[in-house]
Amino acid sequence: MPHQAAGTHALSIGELSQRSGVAPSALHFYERNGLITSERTSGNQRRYGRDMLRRVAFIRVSQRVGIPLKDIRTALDSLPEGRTPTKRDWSRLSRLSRSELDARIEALQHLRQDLDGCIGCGCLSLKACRLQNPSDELGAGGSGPRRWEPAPAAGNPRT
Amino acid sequence: MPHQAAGTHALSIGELSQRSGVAPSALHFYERNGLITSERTSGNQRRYGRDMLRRVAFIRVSQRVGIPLKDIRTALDSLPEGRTPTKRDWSRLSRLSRSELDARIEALQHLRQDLDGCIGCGCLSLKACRLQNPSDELGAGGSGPRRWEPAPAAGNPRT
DNA sequence: CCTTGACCTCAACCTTAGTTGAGGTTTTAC
DNA sequence: GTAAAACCTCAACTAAGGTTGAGGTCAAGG
Repeated sequence: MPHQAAGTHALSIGELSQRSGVAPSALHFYERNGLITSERTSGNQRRYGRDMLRRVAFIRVSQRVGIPLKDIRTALDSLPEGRTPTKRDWSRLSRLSRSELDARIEALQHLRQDLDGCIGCGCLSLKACRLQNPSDELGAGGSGPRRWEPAPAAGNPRT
Repeated sequence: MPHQAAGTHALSIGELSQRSGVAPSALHFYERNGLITSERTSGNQRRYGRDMLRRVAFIRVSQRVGIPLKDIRTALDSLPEGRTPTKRDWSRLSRLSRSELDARIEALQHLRQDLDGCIGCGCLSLKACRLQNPSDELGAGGSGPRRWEPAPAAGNPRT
């Protein structure tokens, strides 16, 4: 590692990996999927601008909230291309992310209320239990089954 | 469908599917994985006891909270085998599920606080931002990357 | 009886979010 | 100047949570 003024040079993938805590293979993956970008050295090695640290941080945080990568990508695509994003850019993005978070918390709280009801009535039965046919959405929620809640469009259910 | 006293006969897979809102293929899957069980008719068709409705309901609710199926299975394994579970059995299970839920809500609230801090300071940077090195756990949480937080054991990281 | 819809099994496929390994090149350090 | 560590690409694999389809059987109504 070239010892420099520390804080100015572009990052190799190993450095970005160490500082972000994300495995190099995952960074490759993010790059393949357009979540991060890099320049290349004359020898074809990746060099990341320091703003990528923030980008990866944002990805991490968003994932923690349960947002799928393609949605995170969409969000990141709203950052300016060409110039390094400013504080304002990031702040806007974070605010968006925060409302996702708010929505998820609210959804979970609803869910808990419903569960309380179920325990209260001792049921957890299908009829009369809102948990079974929830009106609220858990948003982009988690890794559950693909089509539990949406009950397709109209017409013939479950062909 | 044989019209009976409605509420007494065992359920075919189609009936269970309709009443629970879970696709037959998913019910097969749950059965293969020991989450639900069935008897068979002389002609090898599945017949589900009515308590399976409740079981499937429990699975659905738990998944909505983000618990992976194998953990749900473990929870269900604590139900009595042989006899139909009583209200008390279910109530206990629901209470367990509720504390999972509480934990997740709390974790998300922490996360939101941190994000507020980040917006406040305009950073979302790596150093000094707890979101990057969170001390709280999201539990069984979501579909994120496999090994972000745990930073394996000791010794050589990322071999 | 016989047709039609519901059901059976088994194998293959899908998506998300990566990891692992082979085979080869670049950088860095001594 | 050379050896080791880091990096490159590409393909194949993993895991969860299912879906889809082929090929065949069961059951209920007319």
